[in-house]
Amino acid sequence: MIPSQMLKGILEGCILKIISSKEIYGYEISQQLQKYGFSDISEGTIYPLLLRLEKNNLITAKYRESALGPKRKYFSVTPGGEKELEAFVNNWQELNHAVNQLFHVGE
Amino acid sequence: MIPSQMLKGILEGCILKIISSKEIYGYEISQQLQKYGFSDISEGTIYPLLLRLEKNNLITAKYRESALGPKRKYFSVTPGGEKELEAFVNNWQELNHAVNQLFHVGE
DNA sequence: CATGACTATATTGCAATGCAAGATAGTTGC
DNA sequence: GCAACTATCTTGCATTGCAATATAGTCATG
Repeated sequence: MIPSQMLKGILEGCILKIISSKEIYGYEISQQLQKYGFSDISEGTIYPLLLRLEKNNLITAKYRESALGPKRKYFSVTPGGEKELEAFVNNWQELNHAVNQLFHVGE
Repeated sequence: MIPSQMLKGILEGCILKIISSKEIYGYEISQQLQKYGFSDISEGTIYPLLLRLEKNNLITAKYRESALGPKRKYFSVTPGGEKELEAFVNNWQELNHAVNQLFHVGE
């Protein structure tokens, strides 16, 4: 299981990416993350993160009724969020390059 | 530049890797990190981290004289540190797989 | 209709860790 | 003496993932 410290700064970008692919709500995001191999991202992680993204104007939200449960809060990425997502991709690649450089020397 | 949040949980593994390659001291580690593409890892980051690794028995240290400056503190990885390093590699690969899976879908 | 399971969101407070800022100290050369 | 470089350490802060807990709607089972 991926340690929580290693997710810092990564989760945000991943969630932005998921939201950018389609309008989606928190509960479904957590299921998608699981699907991609992020095991057990709890609600205590995901909802505060979504609120923070919303507060920083990287995503916007609207409530919609659900057939089987309370209202869902659907998120979309704003233009600012798209820029943030681009920046994340660049930073992630930079990190990847540095770590792989370090670990693949002498093999 | 790689954001500091993204280094959390990564730097430790990278520094263990560098120490495992040879006996080395803090100041030189920071230079190596720079070489691998980790820009500007400051002393306020590296020395507390090394002290923590030492305290957790993942590395050991001995002081040696230097020709041009104060004593250097040389570090080596302990067996426990080797295990930690292995675990890091596994976790890093797991993270990599998850993120790449997410970002390469639909391309 | 009561209970449990599942869906769905939110809040509080904690723990871990990278980092800026500042202190200390040795060596070398101007 | 002073600046520049080498070398280590400490304090306190900011960020962020997470456990725990609360709330509430729907649905099936008995």
